[in-house]
Amino acid sequence: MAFKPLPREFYLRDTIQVARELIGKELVHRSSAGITSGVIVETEAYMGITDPASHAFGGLRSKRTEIMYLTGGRVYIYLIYGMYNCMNVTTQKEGAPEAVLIRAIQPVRGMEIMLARRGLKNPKSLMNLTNGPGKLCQAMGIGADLYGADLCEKRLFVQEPENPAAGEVGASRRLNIEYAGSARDFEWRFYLKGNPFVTRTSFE
DNA sequence: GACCGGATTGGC
DNA sequence: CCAATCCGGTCC
Repeated sequence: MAFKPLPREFYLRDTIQVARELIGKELVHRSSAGITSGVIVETEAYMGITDPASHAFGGLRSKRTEIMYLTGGRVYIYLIYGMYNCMNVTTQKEGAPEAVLIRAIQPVRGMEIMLARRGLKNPKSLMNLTNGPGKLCQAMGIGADLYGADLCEKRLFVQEPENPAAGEVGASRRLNIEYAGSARDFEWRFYLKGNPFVTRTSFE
């Protein structure tokens, strides 16, 4: 099978546009344990310096956020609640620390590997495998070692899917950012309507 | 150097 | 509903 990462230019655009267009694309990780992949079904845009929900709000620069300040098309990974990794793709040109959080995928390749990594033996509901940012990182084997990885190389990347996903892309408020003032109401979350791997919400 | 809380998850 | 678990950010 051929691997063809999306070109750098895909990421060097408006972050909301990138977040919307990532829906339906295939996220691939080629690790020593084998290849795993899934179709992206839920994302959120984080708009950098002016976005109170962004880790780079106010222009904050730190060891954690520095990768977002580089030219887009890299991986930003952070640890949440001391337990789970979350994966973002960085966007925009150098100096604009914006990113898209991958919130859910639908498994495509390497189901056995993903089940093992998640510690699920006889999963009653397969959707529990990758229906959340922490869960999909665990299933895909995405950890701190991939912080800063270049999405234009062939280790961890996004490409066009072999089988296009059907369905309409919906938009809603982002999840769990109640602290973000008026930005909590901005509809910067995107998801594939009707897909069972999308986080269930009370509002859509 | 202390303290606070989180772009989550799973169990009670 | 709430604990887990630890790192980053803030303030002293």
